[in-house]
Amino acid sequence: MTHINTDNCNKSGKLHGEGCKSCIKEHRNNIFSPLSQEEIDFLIDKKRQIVYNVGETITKQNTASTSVICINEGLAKFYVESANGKNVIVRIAKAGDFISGGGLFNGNFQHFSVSAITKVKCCMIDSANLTSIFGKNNEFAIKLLRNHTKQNNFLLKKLVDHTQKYMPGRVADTLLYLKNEIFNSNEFSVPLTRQELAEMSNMTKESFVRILHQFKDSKYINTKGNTISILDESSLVSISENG
Amino acid sequence: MTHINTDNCNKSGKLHGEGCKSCIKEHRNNIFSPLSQEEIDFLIDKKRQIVYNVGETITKQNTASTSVICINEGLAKFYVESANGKNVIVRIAKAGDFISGGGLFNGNFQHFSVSAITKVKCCMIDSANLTSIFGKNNEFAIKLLRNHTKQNNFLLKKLVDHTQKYMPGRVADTLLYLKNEIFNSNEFSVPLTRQELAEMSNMTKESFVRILHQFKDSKYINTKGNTISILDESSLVSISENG
DNA sequence: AAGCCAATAATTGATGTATATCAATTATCC
DNA sequence: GGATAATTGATATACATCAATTATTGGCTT
Repeated sequence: MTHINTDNCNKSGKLHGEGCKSCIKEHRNNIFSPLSQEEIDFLIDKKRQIVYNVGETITKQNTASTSVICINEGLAKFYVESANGKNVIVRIAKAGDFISGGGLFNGNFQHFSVSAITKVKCCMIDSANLTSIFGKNNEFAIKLLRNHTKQNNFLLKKLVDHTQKYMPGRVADTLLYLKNEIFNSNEFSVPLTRQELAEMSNMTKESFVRILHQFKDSKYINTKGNTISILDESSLVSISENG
Repeated sequence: MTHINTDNCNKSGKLHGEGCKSCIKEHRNNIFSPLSQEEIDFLIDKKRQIVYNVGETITKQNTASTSVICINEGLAKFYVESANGKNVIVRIAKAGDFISGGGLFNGNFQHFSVSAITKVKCCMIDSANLTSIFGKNNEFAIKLLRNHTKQNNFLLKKLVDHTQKYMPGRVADTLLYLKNEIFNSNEFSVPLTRQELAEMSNMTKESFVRILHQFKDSKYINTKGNTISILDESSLVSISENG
């Protein structure tokens, strides 16, 4: 199922007619921006670009891993599988995103799973190679730390939001997150089931559907299948903030 | 209220008859262990040791900060203040702990507050000085990253625990955390109010008291004022795991 | 390519329950 | 001895669970 593009990416890869070098350089906010060409070549030499189809697992919780993932194209869900079988989707990873946490930094195993919700192209980079660059380029180490700190603050906020807000506030948060962080558009088609949207919002699918219906009745949003349109963002923001 | 020990710590400080150098070197798991003597001296030169009394705020959410905190002695609560006035205590910081997140890595402001629950002695180290060492010592950068990753995984687990477990499971978690991570003893006197213990467990103080009472009735624990004794750890572990 | 079927997803309603809130009393501390 | 914290009880409610129906999707056949 998993296609491994074994082309070494120094030359143009098969996919998209562009090599992996560009995948590393092109994304805005890119964590690799402080790297020199040599350093990029060093990482690129050791890496593979992999294609995952919808539903495939990219990283599995509780398995060992020494790689970090750089998403090149597509969307993936970053989630935690809990003992009782109820998943918590923490965030959606998109092109340019960098997923670390396991591998070298952590010592042993992944504390989360990642799976493709659209076709995903991503690079796996060995964390030992990443850290070997720190000595030559401390801007890069700072970028990585900043990335981790950002993720930390994100989790801190999510912890509070999920434990303190009522359901409408959490649904509003999920909708605004999708609009502002993932699709950058007032209308978007979500490649997620209601169950998954509920797992992002910390509630049952039935509750999610009910709140969504209320929002539709109130003309805050419109929905048609998996397409959601944000009609009144300021009301959603207010619901999100109120609680 | 806040006493600033302005002795530069190259020489023996007034407190405890030991200098701050030792504060950096003595703690196990120490993030500073990869540093050479010169590098330690460099950080120490620029740092102050500060004493906080019970209740004092060490770091305030939403204020700017470019320092990281290294706890030298005492206990502090690391918490988030939410919009509706309900705090979430994320963890207890103890001697040897390192609190970053704001400052340089983050760009602008603190996403959490830290305050002393016992008398606390701590060092404030400018994050720019920390990061300037990365180029010379990449083991140190890796240690810092590992620290952040650990915190990340901790938050991920807490997010799941607080959203999926019932109250008894969360109270068991809090008790086991205090026993195993903070006091390393079956009997301990907690410098926290029931309100604060409830804020660690994501529930109201009334609910916390009720569950504690149930645990006492079941002979899992004993309580006398602020002193808690763990009598049957395996039962608590089972309650924690069951949910 | 059109059409049908089975499986899965989405929706809506009725009911149960974990937990918060409100209120009152008792204990503890400076 | 007055303020604050802890405890206990009675009540309210947000949300989950259970159950049934309707819609949608993907695969197979012709």
